[in-house]
Amino acid sequence: MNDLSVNGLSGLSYLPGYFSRAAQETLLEQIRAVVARAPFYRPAMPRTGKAFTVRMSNCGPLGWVSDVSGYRYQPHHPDSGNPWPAMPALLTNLWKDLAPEAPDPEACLINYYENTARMGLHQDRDEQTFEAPVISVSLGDTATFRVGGLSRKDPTKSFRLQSGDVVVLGGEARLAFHGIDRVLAGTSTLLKNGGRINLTLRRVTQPM
DNA sequence: CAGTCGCA
DNA sequence: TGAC
Repeated sequence: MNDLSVNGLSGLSYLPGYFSRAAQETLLEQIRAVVARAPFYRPAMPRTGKAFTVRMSNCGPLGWVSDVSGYRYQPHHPDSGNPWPAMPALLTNLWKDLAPEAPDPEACLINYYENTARMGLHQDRDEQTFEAPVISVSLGDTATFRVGGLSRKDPTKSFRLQSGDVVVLGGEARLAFHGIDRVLAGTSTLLKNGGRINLTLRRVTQPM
């Protein structure tokens, strides 16, 4: 595991190759089962209604959603109203491994990037607590990931994330600005139709 | 009225 | 839109 140095923030870790190819295949199968019950939808920006290029789903008790009225966590799919499927054990195990002190994860956002999809610089700040880290898993095509500081204007650095890599935004880096510049088409054989899936695990509510 | 997980 |  490496600590990435960006703007002097501690708590930003990069774990290349955390998941073996066999584990990636198992995880992908479990994610496919989730998405069969909670299909990808395309979120919209608050106020403007501008569509994201990324499509999203969730698993776990809460899911992150965005529409014209804002960002929020909610326990049901925005289209079907069904509760989000349970989080696969591989993901709760990952959380226990990398954040053993943190309360259980409540949300796993599933982002599907087709080749032209991007995600602008942003902070993950819709949670009620920032004590637990955000843990992110990359599957499929390699992407260029950009990380900055606690202010949007801070300088940024970019890194390539490959299938099976894990990134942890914790401690001082929990609220670091980050985003995906682009997906490098044809860099992985994991997803038959190409593209990239990113899984983001989060604690949302303050534990009792 | 600042600021935008967007866009120019 | 939400915070002021």
